[in-house]
Amino acid sequence: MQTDENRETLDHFHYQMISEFSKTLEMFSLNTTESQLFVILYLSNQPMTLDDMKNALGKSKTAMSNSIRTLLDYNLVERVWIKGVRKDLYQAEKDLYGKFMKAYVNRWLDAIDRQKSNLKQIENDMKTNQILSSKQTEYKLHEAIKFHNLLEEAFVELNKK
Amino acid sequence: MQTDENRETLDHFHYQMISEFSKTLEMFSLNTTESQLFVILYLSNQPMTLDDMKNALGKSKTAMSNSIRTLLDYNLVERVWIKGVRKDLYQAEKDLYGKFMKAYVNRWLDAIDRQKSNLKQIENDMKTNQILSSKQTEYKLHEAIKFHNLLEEAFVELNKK
DNA sequence: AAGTTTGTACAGTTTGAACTTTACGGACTA
DNA sequence: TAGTCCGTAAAGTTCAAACTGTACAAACTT
Repeated sequence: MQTDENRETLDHFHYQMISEFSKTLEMFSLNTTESQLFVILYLSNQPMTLDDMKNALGKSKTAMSNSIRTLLDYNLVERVWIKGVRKDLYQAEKDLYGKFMKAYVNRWLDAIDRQKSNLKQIENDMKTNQILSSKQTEYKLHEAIKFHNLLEEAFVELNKK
Repeated sequence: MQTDENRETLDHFHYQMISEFSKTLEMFSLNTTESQLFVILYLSNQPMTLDDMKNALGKSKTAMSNSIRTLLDYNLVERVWIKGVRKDLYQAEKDLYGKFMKAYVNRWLDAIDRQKSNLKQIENDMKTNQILSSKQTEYKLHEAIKFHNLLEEAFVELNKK
């Protein structure tokens, strides 16, 4: 049986966990709500509906709807179906670390790759254009591309484990 | 000698490089101005003053002053002294990749460690408090701490290279 | 078919980060 | 000593991200 005092203390611990844990998740380019939402789902024993989340975080249903779709995009949360329940149900993916790393690292790699391509394009344009006294710039550009390559290598490595 | 046309085309390439390269730097928790500023310094042959930067980016001197101090904090930029020059001069650190990784990874590790400590504190408090039916929460909390440990390991690894 | 319920699109509002302007103390100069 | 220049602190402004409330389409119920 659960006393009121227990309930309160437990809630208090939940608050603290949400508060601290979500700070870490925010470092993975998730915003505050998305992070808190994930922690809430992570701590919950059962899948939750948008209304559950709304009550848990004290924010609008629209905010929940938007954030949950971001989390779905990142593959950090999944929709589950339970017979007889009409509302959509969501739960946090297992394998916290793996999913996070994958989601995060892949987004990074995509972005780095995009910028690297653009820099290479600039490099080509410069060569075609052959401007005087651009040796210094060409060199720096080349260095910048190398920088992107190193970043890519490091992050690919991070994902392998 | 440099023709006007050359000058313009070169500027155009500079713009593009600043635009693209700074996007990558922004992923390292630098804001737009800090990133652009770093690229400007990186591309420059000589050290620059606050006024030079101001002109290069078309923003206020205060903005430059603030951003440059952030970059100094992160050890991505250094102040240099040249005899006879009264204004402060700054230049980008060499070893682009190494400095960046160090700056970035260390900030991350600091943050992760802080949150891990806080979670551990909560864990202790929970054990002391001994609430009924908190087994589930205790387990999740433990998992969250493990998650932080894995993150730390991964990022420490990233820094070793 | 009419009436609910649920999730999301959209428009308007709030809030905080980033920026600018102004002000000022300290360092140099004549 | 008075005057100038430089960097930064402080206060006010701007703008985009995040949030809310409203409206609506689709799915379901009776």
